[in-house]
Amino acid sequence: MLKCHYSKPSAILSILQGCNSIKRLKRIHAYVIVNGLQDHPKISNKLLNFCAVSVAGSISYAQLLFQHIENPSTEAWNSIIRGFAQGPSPLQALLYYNSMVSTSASQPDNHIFSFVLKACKIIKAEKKSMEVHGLIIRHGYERDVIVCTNLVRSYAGNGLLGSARRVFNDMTDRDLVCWNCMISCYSQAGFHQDALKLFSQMRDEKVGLDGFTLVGLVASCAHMGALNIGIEMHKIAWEKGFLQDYYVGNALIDMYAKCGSLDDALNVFNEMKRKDISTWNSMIVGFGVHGRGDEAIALFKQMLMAGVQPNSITFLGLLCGFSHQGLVEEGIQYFHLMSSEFKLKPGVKHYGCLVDLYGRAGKLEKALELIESSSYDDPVLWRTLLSSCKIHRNVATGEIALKSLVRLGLSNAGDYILMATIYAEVKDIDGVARMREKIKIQGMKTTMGLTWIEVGDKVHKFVVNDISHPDSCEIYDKLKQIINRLALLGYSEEAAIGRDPEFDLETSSSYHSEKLAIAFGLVKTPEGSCIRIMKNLRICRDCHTFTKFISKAFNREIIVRDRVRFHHFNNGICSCCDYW
DNA sequence: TTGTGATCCC
Repeated sequence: MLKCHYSKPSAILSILQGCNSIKRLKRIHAYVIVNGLQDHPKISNKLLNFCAVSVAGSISYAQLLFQHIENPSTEAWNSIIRGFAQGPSPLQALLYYNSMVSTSASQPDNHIFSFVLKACKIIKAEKKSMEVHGLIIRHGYERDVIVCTNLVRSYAGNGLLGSARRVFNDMTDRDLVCWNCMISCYSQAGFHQDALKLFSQMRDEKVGLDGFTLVGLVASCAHMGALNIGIEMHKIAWEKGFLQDYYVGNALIDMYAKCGSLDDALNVFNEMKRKDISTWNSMIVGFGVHGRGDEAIALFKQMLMAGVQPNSITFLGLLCGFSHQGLVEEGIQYFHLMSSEFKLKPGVKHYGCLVDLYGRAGKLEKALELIESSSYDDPVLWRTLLSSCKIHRNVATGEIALKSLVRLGLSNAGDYILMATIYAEVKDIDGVARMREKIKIQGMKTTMGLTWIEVGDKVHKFVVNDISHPDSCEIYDKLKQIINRLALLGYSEEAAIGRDPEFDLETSSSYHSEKLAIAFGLVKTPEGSCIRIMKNLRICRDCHTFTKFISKAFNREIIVRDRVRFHHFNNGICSCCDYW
């Protein structure tokens, strides 16, 4: 039992200060009650705060304490709302906030608004964010930079980038954190151009920058395939001394890998004095998506030697590399190693890689078996199988995969297009017609194929048959000239039906976006230099053949990043060895 | 006691 002199409030408070476990706290609480001090404001707040907020606390005990507070002060509301906002049930934070606003005499303060907004972001409570915004204004906190930064994040996290930006614009004194926050919101939402634009505004306004700024921007460069801008960022990071920051280094490795420049990724990797698990993962995943599974293994072994434990992402990188390189045996081995040796449970993504591995290698029954034996009835697994059926022209298994997607109610236009292509490959015209019909009847939208190319510091976007580019005339002239030249070397365009995934239901003849981008690249970049393009879908077979011919006829290295992997075209050959 | 960052199957 605690000694009697603890009955003084100040003594109890100082004991509470040093409390580090819920068990001890409960003993103190009992003592507080025995001495009739449970309503002492400072003591009850301290007890509540520890339970709600501390890692050693207990949110359910905090709830219990809170129930016994007669007129909770702002501090008390603060603790309970904060506790739930950062815990496993943020919805509770909103419920407490509601009852505070509607029943309590205590007023919410800047801290409470921050916690509530955090909860709104996590549980995607878009309407609530707006409502809270109203109350923030009414309580006069619309000039509080931290509250507003939370508001920006909360709006952006709910997909309301426009609202987030308006809040940002209306802020009177913006600090570096809030600029960083706006940039990372854009980056995470996929608004990469906006992130870059904001950065140039940041420079104009001489705000300065730090590692956080760079991470958001470099991630955007990675997603856009904007190598030149990424190199700029690398330079800045070097000049300002941010290269030793894990996050910056890892983002750079990822950026170089995603921009097709694996050597540069490796340079950053090697120069990082301290590497964490993500540093290794970024590099292993980089090798993986480039189809260099053997190098991924080598790095994995080095990682183990360095005493770093792999995690599930490490294995995704490895398995991804194996499937692109066709290393079936290794894939199976590492898939098992994952759980047997490293106690990691394979997730649906790992199954996805393995289905892909079997599927590409033509072992379609194995792939099917694997899906059926796994506990995942996941659309992505069936879609992966369907893609493999396309490669190997397997109608029967393809139909099983498509049926599963329909059964799950998750089939999309892309799936029918894939199946239509399989029918087309085996000259089943009725099958093709049935698939077209399904898409039409159900009014499904096809995903528009897009290709991006970076020239200088600008990223240009193309769609199929694009005529919106200011240099369109020049591009089409060049394309016709290219096609004539390639024809002499034996290239002929494949039939329209084989040209998924930009397969167009309306027009029979079309110029795929990658052809336009490559033609543009040939016009705008110096002779002999490398052309890098990026697609949102898989490259189709015709364009793949076309690009091989170009690389030879025009003596250009062409690097294509498609939705899932890289193709390095050189002298008429592709690094994927036509295995994709 | 309140705000910002990287790697992830098709």
